[in-house]
Order: sequence, then C-alpha cells, then structure tokens
Amino acid sequence: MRLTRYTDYAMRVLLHLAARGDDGLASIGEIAILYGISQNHLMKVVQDLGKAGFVRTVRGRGGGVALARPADQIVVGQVVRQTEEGFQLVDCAGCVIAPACTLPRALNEATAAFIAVLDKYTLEDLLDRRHQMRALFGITEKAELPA
Amino acid sequence: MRLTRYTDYAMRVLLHLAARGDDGLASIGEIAILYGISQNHLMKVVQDLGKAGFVRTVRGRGGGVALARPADQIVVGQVVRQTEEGFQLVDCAGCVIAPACTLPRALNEATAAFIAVLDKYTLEDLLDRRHQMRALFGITEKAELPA
DNA sequence: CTAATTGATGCGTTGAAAATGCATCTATAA
DNA sequence: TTATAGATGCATTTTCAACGCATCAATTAG
Repeated sequence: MRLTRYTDYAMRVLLHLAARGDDGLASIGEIAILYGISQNHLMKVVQDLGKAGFVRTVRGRGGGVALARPADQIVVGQVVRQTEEGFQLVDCAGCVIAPACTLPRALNEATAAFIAVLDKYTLEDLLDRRHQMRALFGITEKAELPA
Repeated sequence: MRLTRYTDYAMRVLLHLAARGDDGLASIGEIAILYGISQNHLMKVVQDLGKAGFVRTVRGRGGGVALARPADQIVVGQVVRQTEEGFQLVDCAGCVIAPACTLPRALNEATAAFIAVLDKYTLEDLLDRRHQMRALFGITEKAELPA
C-alpha cells in the first residue's frame, strides 16, 4: 500500500509554502530544484492544488505560488483526498462473489479510519520543527535585534 | 491508494475456502478458473498463505488447499499485513526536509488505524451471506432431510 | 509595445513494479 | 509407473505513474 509521488509532492509543496510563511511567492521551478524533482510533474501538482483552493498561483514575471489560507486551516486529510484519486482499494469488477462479498465494506471502513487520522492534522501541526525546516529550505531567519 | 491484486487474490482464496468449509480440499487450478484469474500468480499467493500459516497445502494427486484454522480464527488484518508488503506510504529517501518532517509520523498513525479496523474482522465475519456465496461458488447445499 | 518570466495545458514517452507466462522440480496417490 | 497437484526460479508482458516536451496564456519590466 502506497501513496503516489503526486501526493507526496503535493505535501512537500504545501510544507514548503507553510514554512516559508509570508515571505512572498515561491516559484515552482525553485521548489522543484530544492527537492530535486521534475518541474513538469510538480507543475501539474501545483495546478491541482490551485484548483482545489489550497494555494493561489500568480502568473507572469515575479509570479509564483503561496498558500491560499493560513497553514492551520489546511487539513492534511483534505489534501490527500484531493490528490490521491479513488480510494477503492480493490477492483470488484468481474469478481464472481461480488454480490455476496462484504470485504469492500470492511476496506471502506478501514480507509475512512485512515483518512480520519489525517483529518486531525493541519499543515501547522506538521510544522512543530518550523525553524529547522526553514533552515533546511535555506530560508534565512531575520536576526533578532536587541531593542 | 490501492491494494495489490496479490492481496485481493489472497482474500478471494481464503473466502472461497471459508465458504467451502469442510468439503475437502480445493485445488488452485479450480479456484483460478472460478475467478477467471492467472493460475501461476495464484499459485504464488497460495504458497505465501501457506508459509504464513493461513492455509495448509497438500501436494500430489488428490491434493489441494484448505484453511489451516477455523474461519473465525483468521484475522483479515493479519492477512493483509502478510500479503501487502511495506506500509511505508511515502519514500523519504532523498527528501531534503526529512530530518524535520513529521508527515511520516502522521501517515504511520493513519496506517495503524487502517489496519486496526481490519483487525476487527475475521473471515467468518465476512461470511454473513455464506449461503449466497456458496451458491456463487457453485457449491451445492446438502438437502435438509426431515427427521 | 516588446521581451522576459512564470504558470497552464495537452500529448507523447519512459520506467518501474505488478502481474503473468513458462519451464522444471518435488511430492503423493491410484 | 504414471498422472496429478503444489513449489520455485526466471523471463515476459502489462499497466500506470512519472516525466519530458512543445505550446499557449498571463503578467511585469523596460
């Protein structure tokens, strides 16, 4: 059982934007380089996130991507639901016992439990090591000047 | 998110054997034809189930497969754990933020919740339509003779 | 108005893993 | 001794995610 990289990348983008905070827009190319992944693929992920309302995208020079809402208002489960299409874990089409089989019911219940856990977390919750993550992203902290 | 057919087939075999009950051994070839699936592939699935102790296999003429224990002692979650290798939903190798990322933790928690649901069910629980399933398998019921 | 930058989109290609086929061996019963 | 049925390793096919590429659209700098 695995999630697609598509979902993985979606979360990476969101985490990056969340850790970044209000430091303006980030470009897709920049994020792709950061993670060492395909810009083309990432483009489609971001586009999807945009249509779903998780991020806002700005075209043209100086454009880029940013969270559409505060990190504490973006629920992980919602993101996964969006990017991981179809949670039908088995394909009953053509199975002779389908009419009498209750396995799908159990699997659906299990899937619901899976998502329910992810619905407990927001991006903000995943940022408890925010400073460390910002450092990994190469985001420099503003120096705390003495008053 | 999907399960492999490998797991799907494993469950189909077990359900068949469970519905069959004590009517002797079933051959892998027979089961493969019943579901219209690859006998070669099914062979490996059954072999795996045998090594894991869910079924007992008998070689040679008149051989076949049967449940190793009563259906109410075979837990669905255990089967899935056996057949679905690796529940690591994402691949963090090479991800720059891995040291600070708590996403895997949330995913592991979600996966645990998933399996926990399947651990509530045994094969017997999935057989509440046992008669209907037996009919779909083409297993004829013994006539209930009046006393 | 033009050029440069950045996202949007459709389509073709690649690659990795699952699924399947095949050949051969082993065990058991008639 | 032969026929049947599982055991096992290796090769092949299939499938789908992942990725590349070409082109268009939007926005800004000059």
